Amino acid sequence: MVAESLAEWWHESARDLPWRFGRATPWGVLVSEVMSQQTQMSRVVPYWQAWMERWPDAAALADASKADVITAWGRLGYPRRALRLQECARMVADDYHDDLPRTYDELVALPGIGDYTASAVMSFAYGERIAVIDTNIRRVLSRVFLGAESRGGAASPAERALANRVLPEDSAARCRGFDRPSVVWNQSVMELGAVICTAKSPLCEQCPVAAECMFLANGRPGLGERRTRPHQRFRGTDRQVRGLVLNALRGLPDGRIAIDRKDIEALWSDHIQLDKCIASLDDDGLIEMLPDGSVRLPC
DNA sequence: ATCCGGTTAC
DNA sequence: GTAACAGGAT
Repeated sequence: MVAESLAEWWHESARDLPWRFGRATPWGVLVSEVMSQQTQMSRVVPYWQAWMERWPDAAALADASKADVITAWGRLGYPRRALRLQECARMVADDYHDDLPRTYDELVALPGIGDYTASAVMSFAYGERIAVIDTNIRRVLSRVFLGAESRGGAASPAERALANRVLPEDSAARCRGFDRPSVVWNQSVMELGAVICTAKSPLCEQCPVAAECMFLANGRPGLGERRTRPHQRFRGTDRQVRGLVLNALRGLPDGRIAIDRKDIEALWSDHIQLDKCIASLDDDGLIEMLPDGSVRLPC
């Protein structure tokens, strides 16, 4: 019943994202999922389109320079994702003849691909029946079927069991991959969590499964009371400083490659923290430290 | 349990 | 100002 309501809602009002409805290759779907890790879809769309035009497949991305990859990642955030995506592309190109593997175990073994992304590719790119578990799906399933908010931290065994229990069967083999019930279920539950069943202020009056939702029936207990993740500040942290350094390097005009020590020091007054961040960026392979104290993007 | 960006929405 | 965001690696 919930599945039918959601499927109808999905076909009426799913956002027309460019990698949906069979318009992207499996590699393109994987790129969209990696870009979407902790980043809103609306911000991902233009980056994904430019990225796929420039590097249409894993082999193309594998041949790019690190500096180009980091620069093209732009302000999507968490730039280590960009390097891991290129490492992933190299493994796909070298070890799988540029053909993305089709099993969960092979996908989850790739750099930057965890449980969520591997499951999402299996479902959305290959049409396989598999429970996809992300923050949206955890919140929606917990609300609709348990009548309570999901807890922070990693997905619990109980949440995984619930996701597997309510995942529809794909009995109609005639359906095309992305029209299979399990795939529509995964996509529509996630979409509902993104646009209707949001964390802070869910739009229950617009919800297609409001009549069957235990959370709404219970009077939405503890709404917005418990975060899905531990709170992380940003201002003044290493993440902000790392971002300042990388942004300065990304913004260099053509022809200029490095930033000298004096200009680096102008980015952040606490030079102890600054040096710590430069060292960590170097460790991550996001920058290179030169003997004269200047820094540059890696080749 | 922590670290890792940057933007958006409230 | 702050929580939240299609997570992953350590």
